[in-house]
Amino acid sequence: MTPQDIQLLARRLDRLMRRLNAALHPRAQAMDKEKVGALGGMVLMELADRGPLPLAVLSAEMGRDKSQMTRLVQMLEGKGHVARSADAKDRRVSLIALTPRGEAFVRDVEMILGEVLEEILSPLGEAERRAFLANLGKL
Amino acid sequence: MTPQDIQLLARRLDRLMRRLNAALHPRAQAMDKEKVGALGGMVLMELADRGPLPLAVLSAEMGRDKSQMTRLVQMLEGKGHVARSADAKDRRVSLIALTPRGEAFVRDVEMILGEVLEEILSPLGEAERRAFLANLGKL
DNA sequence: TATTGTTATACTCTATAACTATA
DNA sequence: TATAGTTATAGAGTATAACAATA
Repeated sequence: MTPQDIQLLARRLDRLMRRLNAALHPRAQAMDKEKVGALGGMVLMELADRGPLPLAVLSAEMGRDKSQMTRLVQMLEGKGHVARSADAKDRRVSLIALTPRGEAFVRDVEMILGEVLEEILSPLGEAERRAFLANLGKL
Repeated sequence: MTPQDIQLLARRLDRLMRRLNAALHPRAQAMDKEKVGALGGMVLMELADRGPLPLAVLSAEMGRDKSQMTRLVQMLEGKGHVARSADAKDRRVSLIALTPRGEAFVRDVEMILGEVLEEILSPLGEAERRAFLANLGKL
């Protein structure tokens, strides 16, 4: 890895993330209506994937502080995408689950994110995409 | 691309960027001393690579608003990494150039960023790294 | 009129620390 | 004592709009 490679890698990663953000913002009418943000969308997808989870698990999985997760969940709850229920075994934890409205919304999110990723990944062939995703998984 | 693939890709990209940030912050004593931030480091590398540039070019290349670039350059100027000179041909533009101090610092930045990327990329073999960088370049 | 760069302002994302209620 | 979650607050990073100087 030469200094040029290093700079290239940093720049390309930065650009990719900014392209993703830029593509999601204006395009995602359905997401913008709801204004859940990128992290909000990821939390909803995580819940769709794994079922009800405690807040501490969510914050660990997403790599964000639990205080941030508290506010995020409150926001999602306020918009009706998520509901909480007490955990019978440990009364400190409240389980966070998708509502039917949240389930419908998360399908929109996945569809829109899918279109945007499809567009961004379009320069790569099928094999290259798989290799890219696999390499990303190892990192 | 199934919904699972989409979610995976989003999550993995998010994690990679957060790992990069997390690895840079505490580790980079030399960078932390100067507190130029990630974007500041990238601007210095860009200047090291391409020589003096107008602010408008910098803001376009880095994909950030020019008002943000104004403040960033003022900060770098205050720390002595960068100096401005008037453009003889167009008196509206002021060219931004590395100072000798900035040149020395940018080598530190590249070294530290190199170590961090080396560590993060360590799960990939040489061929995989090249493929990853190449695929990133196509996006 | 259009463009370079500046200032002022506000909004989002994030981390830290102090707190509560349970365990 | 330790853990789950909350609140308050502060700091980055970013975008928008209004502006001055030059083209």
